Amino acid sequence: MKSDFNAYNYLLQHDIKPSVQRLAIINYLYEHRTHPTADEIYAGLIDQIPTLSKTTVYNTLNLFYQQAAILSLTIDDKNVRFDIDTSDHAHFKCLNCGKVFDVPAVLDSVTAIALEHGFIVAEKHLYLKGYCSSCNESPNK
Amino acid sequence: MKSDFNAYNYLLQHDIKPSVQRLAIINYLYEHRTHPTADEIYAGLIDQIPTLSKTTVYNTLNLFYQQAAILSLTIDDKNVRFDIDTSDHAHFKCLNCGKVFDVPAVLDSVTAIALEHGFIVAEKHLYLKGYCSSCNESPNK
DNA sequence: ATCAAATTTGTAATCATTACAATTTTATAT
DNA sequence: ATATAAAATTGTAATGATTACAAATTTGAT
Repeated sequence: MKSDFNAYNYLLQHDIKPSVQRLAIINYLYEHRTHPTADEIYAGLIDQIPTLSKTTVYNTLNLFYQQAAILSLTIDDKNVRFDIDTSDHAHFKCLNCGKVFDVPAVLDSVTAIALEHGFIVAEKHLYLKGYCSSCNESPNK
Repeated sequence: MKSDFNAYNYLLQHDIKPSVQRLAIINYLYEHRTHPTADEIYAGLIDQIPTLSKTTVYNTLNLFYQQAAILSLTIDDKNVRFDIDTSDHAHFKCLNCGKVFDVPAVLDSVTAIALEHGFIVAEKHLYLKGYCSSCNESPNK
């Protein structure tokens, strides 16, 4: 079963010129919905593209973000994480295992409030932190 | 007109032993609702406490955060920002001037959704990004 | 095939934050 | 008060994510 995701067209739709590196990175994000860091993406692709530079990963992710092809998450105070899903949803980070999960959420009301205050909203980030069901059942500390 | 904020009691209420440095830092946060960074707090207090160390500022802010006396904001991907207001509210960061504003918000419904997914929620952060009314009226670029 | 522009790469720099050991201050027991 | 232990503060060095930058490579257009 092959992926129905057309990385090439996805990049073109966001005015990004495709390249081997860019296609690999966007595909990685499509296949790994774990909200990976730049370093994790680099580690996941270095075998496939042995010449890959970490700078390219950072440059490319910044480009994707500027073109609104991906989200940039600051739920972690150490690293920025990335998400190919740009639809309206929230994120939950487990303080025990560190995993970041998706949580369905509608944030229209908050945008409306911001508008009432004269703010023009370009991005909305809802970050929840606590303990996921696995860690809650068998706490590791 | 003097402040009605009792920094001493505020620290005691959060099981924090008061000290000159801790009182100065919590007072700074009470008086500066700009969501300052550790570095900004240090710069704001070094004249008043010439022996102050930046490490102490970081240690103290981490202590305050652990004791739930302040919020730790990751709306900025460069620095962590701090907020003495621990009540339920959102934050808006202007992508032009960089200022971080408070926005009233109620996030109970999202907490409920997270609970349905088996998550135990300890913290909620709603970050909006865009352009504030000042920057919107006279764009700087 | 040639030249210019865009992309990628590797290395070094930046900068926020933390680690750690030494010093100073505070609290407690005698 | 004084000695002593514990806690807090300090300064310096280390860490680690990200960016700056210049060189090398690739791509695209003539």
